[in-house]
Amino acid sequence: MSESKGRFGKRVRNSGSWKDDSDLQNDLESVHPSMKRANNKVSKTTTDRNDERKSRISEITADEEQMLFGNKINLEDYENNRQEIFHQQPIDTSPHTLELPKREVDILRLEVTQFQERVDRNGLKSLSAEEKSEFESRKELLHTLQKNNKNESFLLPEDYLTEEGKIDLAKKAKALKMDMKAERKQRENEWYENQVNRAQQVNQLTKLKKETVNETEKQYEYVFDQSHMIDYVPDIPEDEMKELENKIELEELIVQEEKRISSIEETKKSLPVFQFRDELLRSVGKYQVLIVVGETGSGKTTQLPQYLYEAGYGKHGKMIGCTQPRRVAAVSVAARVADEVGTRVGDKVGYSIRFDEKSSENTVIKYMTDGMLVREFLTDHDLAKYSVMIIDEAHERTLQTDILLGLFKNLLKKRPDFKLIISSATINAKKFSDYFDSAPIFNVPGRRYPVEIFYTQQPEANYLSAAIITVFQIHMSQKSSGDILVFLTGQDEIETMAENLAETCKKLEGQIKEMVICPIYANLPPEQQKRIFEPTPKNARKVVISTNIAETSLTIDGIVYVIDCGFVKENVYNATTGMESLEVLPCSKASADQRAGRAGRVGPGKCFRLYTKWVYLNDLPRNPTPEILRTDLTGVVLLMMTLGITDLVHFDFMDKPSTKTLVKALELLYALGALNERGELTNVGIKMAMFPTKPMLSKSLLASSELKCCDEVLSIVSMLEDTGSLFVNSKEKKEMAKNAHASFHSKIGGDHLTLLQIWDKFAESGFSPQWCHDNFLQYKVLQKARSVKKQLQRICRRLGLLSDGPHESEREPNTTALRVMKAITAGYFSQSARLSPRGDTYTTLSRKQPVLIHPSSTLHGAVPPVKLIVYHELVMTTKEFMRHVMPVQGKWLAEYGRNYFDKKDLL
DNA sequence: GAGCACTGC
Repeated sequence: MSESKGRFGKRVRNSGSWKDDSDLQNDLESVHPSMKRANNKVSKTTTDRNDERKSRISEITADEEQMLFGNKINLEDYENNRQEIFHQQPIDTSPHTLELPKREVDILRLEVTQFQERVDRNGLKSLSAEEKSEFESRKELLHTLQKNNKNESFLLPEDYLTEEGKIDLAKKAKALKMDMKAERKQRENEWYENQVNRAQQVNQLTKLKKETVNETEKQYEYVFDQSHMIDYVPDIPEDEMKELENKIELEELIVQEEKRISSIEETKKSLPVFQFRDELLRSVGKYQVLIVVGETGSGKTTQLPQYLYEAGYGKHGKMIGCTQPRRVAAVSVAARVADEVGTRVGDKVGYSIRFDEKSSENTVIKYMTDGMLVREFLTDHDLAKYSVMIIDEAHERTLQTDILLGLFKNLLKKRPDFKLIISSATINAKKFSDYFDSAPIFNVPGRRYPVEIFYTQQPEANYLSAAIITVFQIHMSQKSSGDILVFLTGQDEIETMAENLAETCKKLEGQIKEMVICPIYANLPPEQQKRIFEPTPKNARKVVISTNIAETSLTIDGIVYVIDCGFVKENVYNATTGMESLEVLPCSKASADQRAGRAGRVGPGKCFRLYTKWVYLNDLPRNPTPEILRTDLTGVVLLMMTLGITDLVHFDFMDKPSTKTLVKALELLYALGALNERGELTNVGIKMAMFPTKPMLSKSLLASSELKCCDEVLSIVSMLEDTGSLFVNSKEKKEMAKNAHASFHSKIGGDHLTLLQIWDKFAESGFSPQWCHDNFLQYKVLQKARSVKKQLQRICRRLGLLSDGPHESEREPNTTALRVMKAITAGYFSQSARLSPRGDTYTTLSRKQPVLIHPSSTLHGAVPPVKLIVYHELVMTTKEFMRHVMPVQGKWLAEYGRNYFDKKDLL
């Protein structure tokens, strides 16, 4: 027999072995004939009390009245006692002398409770005047008692009722806890006293019997003699006390959790998508591809994967995937769903985004960015891990979504068991359906408040001033307190408008209500971005002036009015010239509707469009141009080649990119050595595809390994990924910022070595945000570069490009700069330009195009001017500019660009 | 001597 942890086991030793409770029962009966009854009593006083305790805990929710009032008083007793106690013996209720026996307090308490119940049921009016005053006085008396005697804990209705008379569960739980603690303490005290008394008796008896009774065998026998029966009170040792306490706390948590779950269940059921659950699952079972049209607020993003999981799509080690175009969306939706499912993120529900993955073997529902899924295709061509994939927000038509759609169209033939669900807004559902061979469209209504739309009567010549006037019109004419969201195209406009509004407000001070002006755009430092989420003060109106960051990426609460200028800034890529330009273009109808929708999130809203209805109907394009039609596709082509898709010109894209763009991509890949003469992928190409960077940058990284300057090039490449907003240009401290930036300049190596300098100093500072601030650099951007570098480093190491040995450049420090520049040239030879004979402009080598060095470059205005340069990008703003330039030697271009240039070009 | 829509790997 093993050692038992039961109380009796420790106490009663028999036949040299420890007993558990059930054995003990038999033993007891055999010890003494009188034990049978006593034994029962022992049993009752221990186990039953335990049970009682347990049931008390679990009854917290089930039988509240019983629990709260310990209502064991007989009503007749009550009446009799009442006569006796209250009428025959008037009591002194002054606070200092007041002391009542427990029973009387119980009666009082019951009385108050019954009054309260009557009031709860029928209202205060149901009591007669006499009863009312009695009720009041009893209540007061009880209060006084409670105040006087803190050891006695009473639960008054006030302890758990809200002002409206409903039960406040949080309050009640707290009150209950107090009550139980007090009771436990009391029981403990009683037990202690009892034990002391018994112990004294036992001692005396022991003395008496010791002489005659065999000590070892029968030491405890007398204990079971009826006359000396011990009234057992549950012994609560330290650890068990803790356990009990934990248990009570746990129970409280469970109560809260149950509340939470029931509220989750209610919310889930109230979502529009819920009533379509079964029908949706039937359709998914029946068709391989399903287009789900669900407006915002339908709940499809959170519910659909759960429905699929409940229907068994997560079985047999397969996962349910759901892609999102944005990182924050993937993370926040995963958190939400994990909460609903009742697991922590990373367990059953996980997510996967760049630099951050939370998933495990248990993960069955996985949210991810669409770009992440594209990369996943590289390691798992058949996506064997997934049984179903949901492409959410497909109508946004991001580059990655479009690639995925193409890849899935191929995959569906290979895997008939695989299910694909495309979730889109109404506007282009048909297009998705057509693309997937007339896949059925499933409509789920959304839940949004109506938004009233207003157009201008005539076209507005200047939408900026029109927007300002409209803001004041709303502010002064609309009585309700909703906030205003203004959509403009860029930082410049936003700042201008913010200043203008602030000035006008100042002039009108005292005549109008306060206005809180919040500009918002992606490049705004995060701490300033947070301002838009601060609640609007009373009697003020918030005016958020935003780019289209607020169209999809950010949701601001409290917006009731939207002002839409009708334009967007869009990056336009010209495949022929390789030139990018940021242009202000009319936004699409889809965008305009999306913007208007932002007014209807909290209640009915209004949208003021600064253009005519005619323009909306006739001039605005239906949808924005899909990204795939307006970007460089070199990286996409390389990726798809790696996936075995060789005939890209005939690949079934939803919107086919121009042949010109594809051919240009193929040519460059050939020149970079990623493809051979027959257009087949080379080893270099395979390695390049491993990097999540533009192929030109990947090529530079490969070259840097041979040139023993991998670390330096890694830094530069990581920073080139996102250079647009590295420098902070503060208006007030323009000179200081300029000087700070100038301290990093490198005339020899151009902008690339400047970036390297910045990186090295940033690293030296210990990646300090303060250092960034002091040097007018965006911490956010450098921080991201740091993550990128870490990721690229890992890949380099995996490919054996980066040795862990001593710093490569330490061996030959003098030539480091040159080797770095050479490595960059290995990727960028195709983007080179030569100084024109007159010495004031440059001409691109590939297309003989006139271009200029961007004024932000360190090489701008260099004396003497650099003869031969490569550039990172070509941008068309006021003129054709090369941004991020670096001097090169002709022989480098000849070496790396031998498949690109005619020999005579280089002479 | 100019200027930076927004995402994502």
